[in-house]
Amino acid sequence: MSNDRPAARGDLVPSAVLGLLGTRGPTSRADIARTLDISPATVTQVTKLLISRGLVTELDHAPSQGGRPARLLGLVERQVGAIGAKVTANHVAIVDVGLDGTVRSSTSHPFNPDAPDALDALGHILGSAVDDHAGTLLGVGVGIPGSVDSQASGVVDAPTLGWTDAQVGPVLRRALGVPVLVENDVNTLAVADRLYGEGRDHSTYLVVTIGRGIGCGIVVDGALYRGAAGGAGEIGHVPLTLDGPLCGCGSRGCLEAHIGEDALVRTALERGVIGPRGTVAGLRQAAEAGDPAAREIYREAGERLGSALAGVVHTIDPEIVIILGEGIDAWQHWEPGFEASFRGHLVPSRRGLPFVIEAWDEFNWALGAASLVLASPFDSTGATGDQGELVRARLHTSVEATS
Amino acid sequence: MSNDRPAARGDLVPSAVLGLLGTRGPTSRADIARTLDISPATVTQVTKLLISRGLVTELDHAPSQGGRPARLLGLVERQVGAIGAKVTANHVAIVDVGLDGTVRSSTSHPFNPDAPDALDALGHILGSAVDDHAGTLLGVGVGIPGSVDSQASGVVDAPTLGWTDAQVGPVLRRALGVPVLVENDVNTLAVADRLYGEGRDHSTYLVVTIGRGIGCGIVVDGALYRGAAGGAGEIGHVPLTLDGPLCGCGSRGCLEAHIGEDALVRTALERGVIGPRGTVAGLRQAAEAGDPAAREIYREAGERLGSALAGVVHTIDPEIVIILGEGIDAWQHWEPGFEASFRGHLVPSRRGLPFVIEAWDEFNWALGAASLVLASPFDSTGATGDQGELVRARLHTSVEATS
DNA sequence: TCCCGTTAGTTTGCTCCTAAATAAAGGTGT
DNA sequence: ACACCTTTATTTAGGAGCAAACTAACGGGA
Repeated sequence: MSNDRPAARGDLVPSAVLGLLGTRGPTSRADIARTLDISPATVTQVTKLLISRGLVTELDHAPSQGGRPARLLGLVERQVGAIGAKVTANHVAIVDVGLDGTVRSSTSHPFNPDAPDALDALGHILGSAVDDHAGTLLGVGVGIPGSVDSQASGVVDAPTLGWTDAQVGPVLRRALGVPVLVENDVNTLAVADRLYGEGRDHSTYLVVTIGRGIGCGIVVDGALYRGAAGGAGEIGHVPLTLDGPLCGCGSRGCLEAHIGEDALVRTALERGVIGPRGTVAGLRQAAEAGDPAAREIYREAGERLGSALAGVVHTIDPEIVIILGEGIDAWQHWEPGFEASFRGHLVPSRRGLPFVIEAWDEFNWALGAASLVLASPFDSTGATGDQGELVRARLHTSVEATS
Repeated sequence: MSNDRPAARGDLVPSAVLGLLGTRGPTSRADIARTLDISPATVTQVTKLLISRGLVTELDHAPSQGGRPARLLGLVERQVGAIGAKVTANHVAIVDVGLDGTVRSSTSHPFNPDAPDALDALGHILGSAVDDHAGTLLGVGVGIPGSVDSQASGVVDAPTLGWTDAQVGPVLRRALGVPVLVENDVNTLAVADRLYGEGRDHSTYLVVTIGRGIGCGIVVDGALYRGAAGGAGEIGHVPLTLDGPLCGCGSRGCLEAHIGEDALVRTALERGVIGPRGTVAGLRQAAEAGDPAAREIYREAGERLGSALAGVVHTIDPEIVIILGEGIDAWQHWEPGFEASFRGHLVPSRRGLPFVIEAWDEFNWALGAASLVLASPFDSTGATGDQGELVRARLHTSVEATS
């Protein structure tokens, strides 16, 4: 039980203002007040402080909106950024991004999570990225395909990597000496969408990924929803059938066991669409070439996804559903099955629920992880814990030194 | 987008303290601070104010816990309470409860929601309950089997009552002249559980009802989760099968269409367990008497419920699941199918998730509705809106007059 | 032209709550 | 007995943000 009061925030408002200017570009005081939902008086005070500290400057006047024209405020240009990494079963993708989310560099590194010293190896890979970073580094975000106890602690259970109770956060913090935030990979995408995607215009939404697994990030009132133990949104293991195919989790009939990549490949093999060494790429090519059996596999998968997502929508009641992931490039084949099933299984009042398909490439995962760090100034829920505090502190002091 | 700041709170803390003392009984200052997550200093100040106003008194010392013994604080006894009502398709159940949740009276009234003046009739029924109330009435809570736009506004869509866009809140407020909070009936149970049930010890949980329909209330971090449009937790319409029985909502294969009361009765009829005019009570008697076909119907229903709840658990990640409702008296027949299916469809790390079955009688629904009002002093999320403010104001001033 | 409505930003005086230091009142080990 | 710990409660000083009232700067209509 905890009747959450506002709780001790350090100087969250200044950080949020800096973060906003960093991600949205020049903004007027009035706009800041509206966007962050704080009073104009507070904005005046905070910006006065930030200007006196040399972090922020007044820019041009914006054209009048019918009244006094706004004076835009902008961040004093500095080299401030974050590093994001996505860990997979065979490699680590890393991006270096600026405050506004622009990717400055992206690299990919082979990685073996089964090795006994896997975490140290990960520390080395990230260490060189940290060394390569020019300017002030706010922190490192790490996306993991598994469940994470909390972003700030960073202890991980990831069956697909073979990790149980892996001390990702502690080890990396010791190795890197900068704030490290660890989160489930799908959740990082949800956070990224809030900063740069559809989430800017919606406060309660689902981010659904299709690919090897099926995942779901849940954002409620602008904040990531993690559940009691950080395991919310595990929709890959929602049961679709009482006795279906065996899933990697040990249960039967999980969504993932029906429409995950492995399941699609298995079905395609059974139906002779691809050969014994065929892959999901082969299945997609067959569908692209017009093979009806291949298309039927995707249609069925879309149908199943639609029905499962309808269930999730009934549970969560979001404003919008965002679908992306490495499997998205075959979406045109999913869609015929999906839309009818999704809408058909929704109650009438929610049948018009919008969903959007977002473009995708490998490094979206890593960018998502980086946005964990970039979003931490907005963190009003305390999800980022002490590491978030550290990021805020670095955002502040980064420029005091050089002023 | 709204990066929710604490936002304008009236004097929320004094109200929360009063509410806490009302629902939990005598409590020490230190305990109040811990429970409400506010600083001891604030508690000292607030209690000083409340004592000077004659609302609160110091009571005995509690036995020492190894340090200075706590001095308990208690509410000055007054006649303060709330009225709760549950609206069904053929009657309205009403209870009158005290601050501590004790039921002072309970009545049941015939009601026809299809009548053109149904809302006025409801106003009259509740009006006499309000008139009968002795002492200060904090407000009226109304539980409705349908979706409610917001507690404070109280506009209702309730298919089972035949109501669309029904102005329940506005009409009742005009008729009664006291604060009126309207909420989905299952959600009221979730709120009640937070005050008086399992929810005192858990901050994130599901309250699942079985009966005519299947419902789910979601409490996250101690606050009711309503979703973007107040429709969260509609698990009755989670699709179980792609092409199953037709549901009242127009879709096929909904959970409710499989295991709602009507579905159980239909299945029992099909299998010859009950006659053409048989009811769910008849089915239960048959199961009680040992009829294997009747027991199989319940077992299958339990199996389906278990698999659907496993899906919801994977989505929400609660600490505990609470099951109750008018169908609960047959639970012993659900259980064999339920537990195996529920646990069997959970991922290993969550397989030990606790669930509890709570006892049930008709007036639990109405008590739940009343606790909407009693819980509003705790409302830090603003879910109760202006009506919650009014309740708080009444809680304060109720005693100023008599002091 | 001059006044009004509108939007932007600032100043002032608060309220609420907190952290930190301190006091109060009991235990416990030697 | 004494020192020391723990838990409870209060005091003090002050931070953070707000509402309300103000100034500032523009457009437009009569």
